[in-house]
Amino acid sequence: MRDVGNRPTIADIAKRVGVSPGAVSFALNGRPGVSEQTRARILEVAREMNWRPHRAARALGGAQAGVVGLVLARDPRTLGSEQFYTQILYGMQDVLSAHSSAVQMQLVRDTAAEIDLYRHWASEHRVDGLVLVDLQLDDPRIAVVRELGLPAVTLGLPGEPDQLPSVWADDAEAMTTIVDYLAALDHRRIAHVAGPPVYQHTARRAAALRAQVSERGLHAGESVPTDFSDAQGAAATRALLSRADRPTAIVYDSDLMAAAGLGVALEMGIEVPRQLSIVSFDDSVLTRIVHPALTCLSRDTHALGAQVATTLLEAIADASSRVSVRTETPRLVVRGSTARPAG
Amino acid sequence: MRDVGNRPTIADIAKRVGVSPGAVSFALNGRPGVSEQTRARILEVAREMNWRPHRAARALGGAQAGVVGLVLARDPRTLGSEQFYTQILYGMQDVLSAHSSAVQMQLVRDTAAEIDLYRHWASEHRVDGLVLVDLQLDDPRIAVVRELGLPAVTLGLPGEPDQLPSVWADDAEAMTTIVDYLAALDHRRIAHVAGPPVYQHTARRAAALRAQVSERGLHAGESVPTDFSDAQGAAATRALLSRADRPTAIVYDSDLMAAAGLGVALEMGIEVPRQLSIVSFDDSVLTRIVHPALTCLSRDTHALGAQVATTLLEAIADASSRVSVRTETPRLVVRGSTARPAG
DNA sequence: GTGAGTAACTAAAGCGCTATAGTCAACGCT
DNA sequence: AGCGTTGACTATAGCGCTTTAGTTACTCAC
Repeated sequence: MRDVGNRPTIADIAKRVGVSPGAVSFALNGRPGVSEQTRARILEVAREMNWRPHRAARALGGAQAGVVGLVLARDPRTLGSEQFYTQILYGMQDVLSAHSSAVQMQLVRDTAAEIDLYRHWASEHRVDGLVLVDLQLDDPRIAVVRELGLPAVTLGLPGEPDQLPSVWADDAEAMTTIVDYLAALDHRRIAHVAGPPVYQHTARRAAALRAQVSERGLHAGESVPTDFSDAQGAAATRALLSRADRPTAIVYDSDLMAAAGLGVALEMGIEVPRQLSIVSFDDSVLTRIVHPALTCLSRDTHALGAQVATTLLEAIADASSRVSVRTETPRLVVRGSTARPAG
Repeated sequence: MRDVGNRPTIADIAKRVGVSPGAVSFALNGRPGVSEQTRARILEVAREMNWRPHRAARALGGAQAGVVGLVLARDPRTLGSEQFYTQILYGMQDVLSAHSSAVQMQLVRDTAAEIDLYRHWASEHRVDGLVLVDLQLDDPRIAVVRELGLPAVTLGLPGEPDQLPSVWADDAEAMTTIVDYLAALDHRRIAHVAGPPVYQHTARRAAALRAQVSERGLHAGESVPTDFSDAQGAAATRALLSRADRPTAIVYDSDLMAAAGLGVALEMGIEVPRQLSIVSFDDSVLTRIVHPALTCLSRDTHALGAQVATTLLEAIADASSRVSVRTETPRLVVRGSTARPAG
């Protein structure tokens, strides 16, 4: 086997330095119990021998696995723009690697599979903590995570406050930002192509839109649910644009659907932005690549990931932590897809 | 600590059944040394107590970590559509989870960081094997992986044959398929917006294009290198289309660049497909979402990932394995972006 | 100059599991 | 009857590390 390449153990270092393995352990972990002189000598030898801790051995002693889990529940056929999570991952890694930890990302088919995976991970001690994304109304994962005693943070605000530590941006305020802008351009009929209604953020955005519409006396504020796929995004757009009093502006819950919607407008001969304004809730290359480029909400996703990691590390260190970190509300980046409506 | 939630160990089962821990281990691992009757009893109790192996404990005994690594070296700013790797990941997982293994995916900035990570993983016994992607000419990772004694498979053919087990598709043939089709449509000036020239697949495609062009007596066959970003894809397209004898067809190494190229054509008032045909080497939502939808090479990425996982598992089981699995050549999916050139 | 206190260690147990070397009874064979 | 076998176990060591409970040698106070 390849394991014959016997890597150095703590005992090897001990022998070489002439102390006991315990002393080496103390030295390497910055614990008291060895003189500064011996510590220095041990560290030197360890570096020289290129020693690295054996994670499994540490984990066995009850220590941490050095891995946090991030599960994405997606229908494999509707793999949308994973850009967002790629960035989140990147941001998390940057923080975690400084704590010699890593992210274990896994894709599963649905929430049931996600929950199975959590149980599995917990029973095998594979992860030290979890990041829960795509929060749902009455999310079943929260109870499971609590039952398993796994530290976790949610990306997005859970339904009830104080359920779990969370990192979130204000969806309602974000929607308000968009409506503010569209209303200022004199749009009166604004529609919303939303994600699946089970998601907290979708529900919050739809509610915010309704509130804004009634507050400002606008004409429409309907949210059309979809499964986030480009196909349903297109279909919803087609339906909205086929109406007699069709909206002059559509807000999309994802960049992918916004791009698909743009395609539909093109196909129906409706000019963007002259006859229809389009706003996307997500930013990515996609919004920049289509023509006209899409006005969208943009946020520093990398920083968001880093924040999530930081919060998770705290939750791991202090199981009773229940902090709720509010991040900056995404800001509106205006591009070519929005304008004052014609006529 | 949360670990107080004492999960059952093999010793607990032993006590309950009234045998020694060793016997339980035999029973659970399907090893001889226990009667069928006792084995059945042990398995029953294990299920009842919801026992799961503690991975760290197993790994400590020299067993496998149950994780394979996949590192993507990317400049965080030019994170393209990672759809391809998302699908690969999915395909791998489906195979690996049947062997109670998982993929550890990590994003790093460059190849140097990637190599560091491999050394780190190896020294910590974190992974059982690696998947090497985006193969380069004279790839430095191959020597490192060999030195570390880590089983690995390459996704894409390495420079020298028999360096490592690999799973690959024939890039030259794929390019030939495209040129065949374009030539049949009477395109004479075909250009190629390529990736960075260090990549094996880019080099192979460029070479195949040159070969085809000279063989068929076409007029151009230039490959313009880029960094895979939409910006450079757009710039390359702009340069090509600004020439007096501009190409009538452009082949792009990625869907992202193809979409960006389409945008440039639009911006320059060059009609697609009447005045310019566009072909992408990659398929994804992106190619379907733009207008016109892009003609592209398509392959079953999920199956590809599964194949990679299978090959890797073999390589882990048999370190001397050097199989080279050729997968089907991507097939051409014709959409609206290609046509007979005008005039 | 004796006892308490402390710094700097060592010894040893233990984390959960696997693996190897016994042990012991039942069996078959000459 | 005595021998070697076999099957079904048990006992034990060990994987690499952490951690607790010692054990020294020293220092300091009175």
